[in-house]
Amino acid sequence: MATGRTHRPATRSRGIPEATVARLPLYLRALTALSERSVPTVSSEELAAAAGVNSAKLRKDFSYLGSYGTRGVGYDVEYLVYQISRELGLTQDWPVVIVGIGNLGAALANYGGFASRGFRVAALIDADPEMAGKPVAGIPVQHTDELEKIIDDNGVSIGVIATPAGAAQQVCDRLVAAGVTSILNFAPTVLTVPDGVDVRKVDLSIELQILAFHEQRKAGEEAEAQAGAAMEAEAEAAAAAKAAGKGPDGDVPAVMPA
Amino acid sequence: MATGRTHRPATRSRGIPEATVARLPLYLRALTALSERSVPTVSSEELAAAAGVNSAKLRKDFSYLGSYGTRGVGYDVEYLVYQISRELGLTQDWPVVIVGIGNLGAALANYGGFASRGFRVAALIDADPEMAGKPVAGIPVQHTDELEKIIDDNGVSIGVIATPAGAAQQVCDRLVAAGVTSILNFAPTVLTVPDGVDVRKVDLSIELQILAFHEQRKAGEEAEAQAGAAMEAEAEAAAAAKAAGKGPDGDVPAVMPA
DNA sequence: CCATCTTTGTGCACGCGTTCACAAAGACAT
DNA sequence: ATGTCTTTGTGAACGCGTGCACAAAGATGG
Repeated sequence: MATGRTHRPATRSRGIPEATVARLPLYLRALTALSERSVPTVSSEELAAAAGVNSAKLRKDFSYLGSYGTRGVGYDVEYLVYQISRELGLTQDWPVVIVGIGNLGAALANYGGFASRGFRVAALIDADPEMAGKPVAGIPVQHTDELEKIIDDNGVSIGVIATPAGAAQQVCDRLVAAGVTSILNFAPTVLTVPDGVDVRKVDLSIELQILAFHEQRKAGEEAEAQAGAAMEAEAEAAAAAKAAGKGPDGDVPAVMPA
Repeated sequence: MATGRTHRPATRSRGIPEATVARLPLYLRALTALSERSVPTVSSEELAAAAGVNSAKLRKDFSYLGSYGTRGVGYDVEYLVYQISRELGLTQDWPVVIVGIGNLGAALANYGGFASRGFRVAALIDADPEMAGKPVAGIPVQHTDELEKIIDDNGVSIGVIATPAGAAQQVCDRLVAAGVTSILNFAPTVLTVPDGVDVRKVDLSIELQILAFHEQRKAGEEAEAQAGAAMEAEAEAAAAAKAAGKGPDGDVPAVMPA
């Protein structure tokens, strides 16, 4: 039983590394843009620049899909768009349900990127009876009671959770029990799911905290450089503790707000 | 000039691996929950379960911060909350601006997780003059013209981009020019930023496509198993192409919708 | 004070992902 | 047909992250 695993580390799915799979959508987006501008072919160097990766990595990524390029010329844009779409499973339609139609859920329902690339919002689901029937993004919201029936009737295998943290695990359990095997989780909680179910999480708060870490480090380095490189690691730590209004070290700090 | 780099691969920030930094917010969340329940100490095993990771990894992660545990007992919850908060730079207040107050921007502004952990929404910015002055989440929206002044007056170093893709790079450039050095990008575009600026991206569409890949693979494996394990990789690919309504192989497919 | 038991902290090995560098392949001009 | 030039595809080396397994550390009970 995997607990909140973001990706499968064990078996490399059909030989395509997970890291490569994660980049394919990026390539696809860049290629689609080229296709719209009717660009016939593109070199690995150009496409890599457009996708924000390095060209060796891109070529290796494509090599896992097969040999779709022509040496001396590059890659056929249309053909590659199709190959990647097929590999990602976007040549078929994926019905998706969104559970939790608050601010975020509504934003997701309105997001254009959904419908445009193989995904179709099959239903919006919310626990609030007041919401039932109200249209959001042109789709009437349905009550949580209908969840199992909706999943079953529409053959939904992908669910999006945009509920408050407290409700997420329960919703997740019901989705899984009803047959959903892939979940995109926006709630700030670790979801526990049975084996065979994939969970990916999107967590605003975590991303911000990671940025804050780097931001602090940048500020620290700058201060260190200004102070004339005399500040040792110990001194820095002490200064930080002091700045936070604490004693020399080792005493219990004020509790962080929830 | 880094192009849309998500994290710095080169220098390991002050010895703490990037992978560890990305997990610290997870630990912090679990610890905060324990703190609220007034749990005094926790073992690596328990905390790891709560955070959805394995205990050896957690212990190794904490070892980068220092030796904060007590053998035979575990970790002091309050103390650890403080140490991680300090390491992540959450003991200080980070003013944040959100640019692009559409559905998503509004949802972000309303998101409680912002204010609660060291982040403060300093301003909401939108290009639409109609929006100016309207309060969203209790904060009046300001026009893009004010961007530079807002950044400067509030000492903002973290910016959130929730604009349409077309406007993202331009907004990014202005943010960076005004002094922002960390950007959280929700727009489906690769952002190009100068060295020293961190960019993290959150991309719904990409996450869904990754799930679709695994979903397709699961479906394929299932079909393979049912068919009696006689289906080879080649046969599988051919079947997929056929299901998509294509000829035997190698001919140019229909173009995907934008 | 000593023995036992729990739990941390970490050395080590392994595997994945990235990058380099180059040979093979094909287009294109002459 | 042949040579040149561009660009792909990949073998090999390296570094990071993960997980195992165990010794060291300290609490707890007698």
